[in-house]
Amino acid sequence: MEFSYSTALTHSASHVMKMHRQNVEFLIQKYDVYPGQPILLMRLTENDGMIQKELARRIGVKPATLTVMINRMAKSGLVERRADERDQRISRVYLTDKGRQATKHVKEVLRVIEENCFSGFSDEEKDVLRGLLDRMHSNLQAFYLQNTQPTSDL
Amino acid sequence: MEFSYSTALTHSASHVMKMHRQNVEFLIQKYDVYPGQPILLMRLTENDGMIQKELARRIGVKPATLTVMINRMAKSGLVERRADERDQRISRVYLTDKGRQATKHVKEVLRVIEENCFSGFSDEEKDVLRGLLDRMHSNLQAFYLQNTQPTSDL
DNA sequence: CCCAATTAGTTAGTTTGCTAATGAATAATC
DNA sequence: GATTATTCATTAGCAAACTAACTAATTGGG
Repeated sequence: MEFSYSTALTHSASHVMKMHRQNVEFLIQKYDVYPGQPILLMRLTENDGMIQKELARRIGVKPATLTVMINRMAKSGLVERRADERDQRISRVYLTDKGRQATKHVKEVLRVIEENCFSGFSDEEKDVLRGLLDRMHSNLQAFYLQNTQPTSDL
Repeated sequence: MEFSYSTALTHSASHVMKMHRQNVEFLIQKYDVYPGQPILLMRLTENDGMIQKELARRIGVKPATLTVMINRMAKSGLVERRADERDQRISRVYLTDKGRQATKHVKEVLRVIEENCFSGFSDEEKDVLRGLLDRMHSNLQAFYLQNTQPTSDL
């Protein structure tokens, strides 16, 4: 009963998500959108004008990473930065018209990929999958905290 | 019935895998192993002395990417390159003693994370998950081929 | 009120992924 | 057998993620 990474479920899952990423990448490139940007565009559509720190938190990325992403997207005209009136440390990020256009396309791409990914899946199967994923996430998060935050010993 | 990425299953799955990566990263750093290297180490353990092209294919990475990874791992002493005798274009990659040591630790880390990730899962649930993941992968691969390889129109 | 602490964002340097272009060695063809 | 084509690997340049160290602005305490 030796552990072999080749047969590990997380390995299969990585593989699936890599394939997913490749699909996204291939289908968005024609809209001048890069692989890391779709999620950011989606968040901005839901909530335009967020401050960078909050935006970074929501897309699950460090502020330093976001700075660089925003620089690139500002250069290519998808978003723009505007300083906050009352607090000059803060800069808020807004979609441009071009950004809103691109977002529509990207959203459609994501929808189509999702549809194809789960083609042949029943609603019950999707519910089961969601449940399993949630449990995996809880388990992994608990394990992470347990490792990083030393036990506040009894 | 609008599509929203926040509620998409693939979004949840990305999230789970990101958490998984964070766990791996945190637990291997003490062995001087970087995030991309575990899978490479595992493959080399199974099959030492592969040529770079084949190794790249197996870990799902482009040859150019592998070149850079091997450079770093050779520098840190985990692997070594040896030229093939009969074909001077080819270079084969071997684990060093240090590499074998590191691999043992990494394998244990991956095993423990896997164990924790699926703690509370029954064997049936794991089987179900594997089945769902396989179907997702087939679907995504088919969709990718369909998009990239233009239909050899009837 | 002024200096210290906190907070937001940026910059620099690293790893990992990619593509495209190049170099070197082998295989195939005329 | 010399030239062409193919194959393996590398290099260069870009995107995306990180950490650590920094700057600049605001807030708080003495």
